[in-house]
Amino acid sequence: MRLSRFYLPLLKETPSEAQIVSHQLMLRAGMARQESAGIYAWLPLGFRVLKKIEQIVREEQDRAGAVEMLMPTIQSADLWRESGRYDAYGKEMLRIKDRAEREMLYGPTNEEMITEIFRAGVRSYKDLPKMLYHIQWKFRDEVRPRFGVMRGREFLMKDTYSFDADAAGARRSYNKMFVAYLRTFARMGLVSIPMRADTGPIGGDLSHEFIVLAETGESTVFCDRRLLDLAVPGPDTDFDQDLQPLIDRYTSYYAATEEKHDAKEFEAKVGAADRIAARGIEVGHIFYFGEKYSKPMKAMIAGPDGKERPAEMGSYGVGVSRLVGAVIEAHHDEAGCKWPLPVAPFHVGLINLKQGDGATDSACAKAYEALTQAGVEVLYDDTDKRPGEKFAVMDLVGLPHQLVIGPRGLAAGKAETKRRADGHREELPVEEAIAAVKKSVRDGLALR
RNA sequence: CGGGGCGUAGCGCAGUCUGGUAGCGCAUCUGCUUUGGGAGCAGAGGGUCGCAAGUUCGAAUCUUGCCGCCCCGACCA
Repeated sequence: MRLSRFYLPLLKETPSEAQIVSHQLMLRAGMARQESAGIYAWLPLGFRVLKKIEQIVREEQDRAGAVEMLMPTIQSADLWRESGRYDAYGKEMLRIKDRAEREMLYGPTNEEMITEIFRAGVRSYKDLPKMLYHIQWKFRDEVRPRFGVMRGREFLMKDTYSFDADAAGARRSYNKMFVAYLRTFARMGLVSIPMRADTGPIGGDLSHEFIVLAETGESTVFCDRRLLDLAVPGPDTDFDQDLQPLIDRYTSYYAATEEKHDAKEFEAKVGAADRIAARGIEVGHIFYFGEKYSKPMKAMIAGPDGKERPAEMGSYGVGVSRLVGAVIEAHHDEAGCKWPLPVAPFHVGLINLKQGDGATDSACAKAYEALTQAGVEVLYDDTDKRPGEKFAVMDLVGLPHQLVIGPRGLAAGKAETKRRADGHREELPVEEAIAAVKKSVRDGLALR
């Protein structure tokens, strides 16, 4: 993509409403624009990141055996009356009426709808288990939206719903999502920690929040430092195997959010040197809730004994749009974003230091062509801006690799590469520089 | 939803107390000079001062109402 054709409205100054770094950088780097309180338009650069994150979430859901579908944003109030939540939900639910005065709502979540869809098509334990998911915009009329896309009113969420014939099956589904989430966040360059979370009236130990540690996180969390070093399950993980030992390894270490924190247990289980008390961002939540919806909504399953009983359900959410903010919180410096390659809006920023100079233009055109042909996503700064500004802009945007071509280096047949993550720079013969960037991108994307 | 604050050019702000018809920096446009880390000079364009009533000869400024947005707290993927 040529920068001259792209739409990248940058801000040199930080808008006063942005309090945290991810919000500031998203506005400054032209990724998003607020349209109402907690409602954002995704500009081209931000949209590309959103799509990358969404795709990683999708791939890991598919790998775990979940099946994608798409449910509508607008739902009928009657559906929510079946579960009793229409009255229970409160003002967070955006309620609307259609032209026939029918009561509708903009969905804050989809348990009711998926239960209705499931019960229409499944009768027997032989059809189970099933895991269905969709990635869809939700709306929760938060009292106080803030922190940009980290806590908007409108947000993109992946939600999966599992259906099993019994509690043991439900646990197997739960475990699959647990592992899928570890992989999902790791692929985005995030260290996520599953923390035991409130299970509400259901009880049990089957609810975890996945937390990314960040100074600007909304929750206070406590955990064992050793959790940070646990190996994430690899792409060859067999989701049909018994995942319990893997889960047990993770849950054997102490990790809890403030609500579930037990100071005594923390100190008993974790040595002083390994105790972490920090702030965290909740990026995912997995939850087993049994018959909560299947019972009132009569999603009944016939067992081997011929008796019907409500399906055992769980739901598993990932805040896709929130993750864009979370990744920035985890990867940035004073100059701007530092995107991990798998979620970067482009892999490489190609900087033409002297647009209009024949040799420079043609060297850049060749580099652009070579990289693009190799499947590398390039943002080519072909504008006639000054070098200093181009460097600053590219650092702000934060693409993982920069390839800098200018008359001075070109006179010696060289181009410069720069790695945004650590600032490492290298002057190489042009062809070698292109090859090096190509290789870095390939290697970086191969790690899954 | 309680408490606080703010709406003036695309962004950041001054002007409001003490009414006299709108300004600064950045950005934008033009020209010249520059050109390896957000350039310099000269010139130009751009604002129903959030909206609506009211007071006044006269309102960005005073009064009332409404709307929008932000911050702290309680609440949330």
